[in-house]
Amino acid sequence: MHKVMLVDLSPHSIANQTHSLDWRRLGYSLGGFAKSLGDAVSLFSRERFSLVVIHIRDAHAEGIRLCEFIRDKCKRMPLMLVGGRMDFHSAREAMHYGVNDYLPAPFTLEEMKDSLRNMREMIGDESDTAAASSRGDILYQAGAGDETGGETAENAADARLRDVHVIDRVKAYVEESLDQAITLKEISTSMHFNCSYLGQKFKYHENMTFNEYLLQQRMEKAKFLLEHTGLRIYEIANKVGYIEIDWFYKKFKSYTGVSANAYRKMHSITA
DNA sequence: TACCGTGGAGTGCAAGCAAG
DNA sequence: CTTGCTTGCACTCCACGGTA
Repeated sequence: MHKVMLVDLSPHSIANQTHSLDWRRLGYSLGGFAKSLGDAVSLFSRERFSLVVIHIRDAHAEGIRLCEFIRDKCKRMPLMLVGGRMDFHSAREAMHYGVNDYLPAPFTLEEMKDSLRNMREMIGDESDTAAASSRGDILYQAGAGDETGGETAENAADARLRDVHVIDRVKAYVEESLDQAITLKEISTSMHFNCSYLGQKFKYHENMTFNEYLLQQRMEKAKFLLEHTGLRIYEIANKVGYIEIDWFYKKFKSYTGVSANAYRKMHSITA
């Protein structure tokens, strides 16, 4: 039985929906409930959970902050967001913090059950979770690494913070210029870094190369535009920085497995 | 809309340098 | 010895043109 932490950041409670759910039948037990960001942080720090479900109706920013906190404390904790109507920026932030599933409003009880079943499959059985925890895949950072000593640890933390700041600036640049041709060289020049060095830093902190990140951002925006707008495919290609529609088709298919047109037919909500 | 070949541009990686 | 950064080059990416 997987222990769930349920966080309801919305003033419009989802208590009715969650009480209608047969958690046990879905393989879960409700292990904790929090009504605010502070409560959630405190609860998460005290106890261990297999899944965190966050209801964010009118609280996108708090929801994202909670995701950030949880991801910082526990790299592989399964996260599920429900409710709200995320814009592209929020969706991207959610992706950044490794949110595993997002169920936008309005959603039915059946859809929530499906998502919970999918999450359970992703989590695996309890022994897997326990093994991951004991291997250190689930990393609680509070108090960890103290054995290296105060000053060294502080310097390392400072360096990491500095790096994170640099990486954030790179990401902000990408976000602002997604509709233009972006090169790491251009960014590194503007930030007074060697481009290879910046590429290394980026890969170290993000576990993906700059190009992979750029492609991911472009493709996710393209998917969003295909789903939510009636823009022509060449217009979407331009909006995500592709001058050549041909190349956009190629990259989109390799990223999603289907052509842009087929993707729109499968997912469009404007159709 | 999709696939292929080509060549220049851009990137990642390993090695190395300098400073502490 | 470690850390922060740079350099050089092999390799990948991507624009472009052609074709179906």
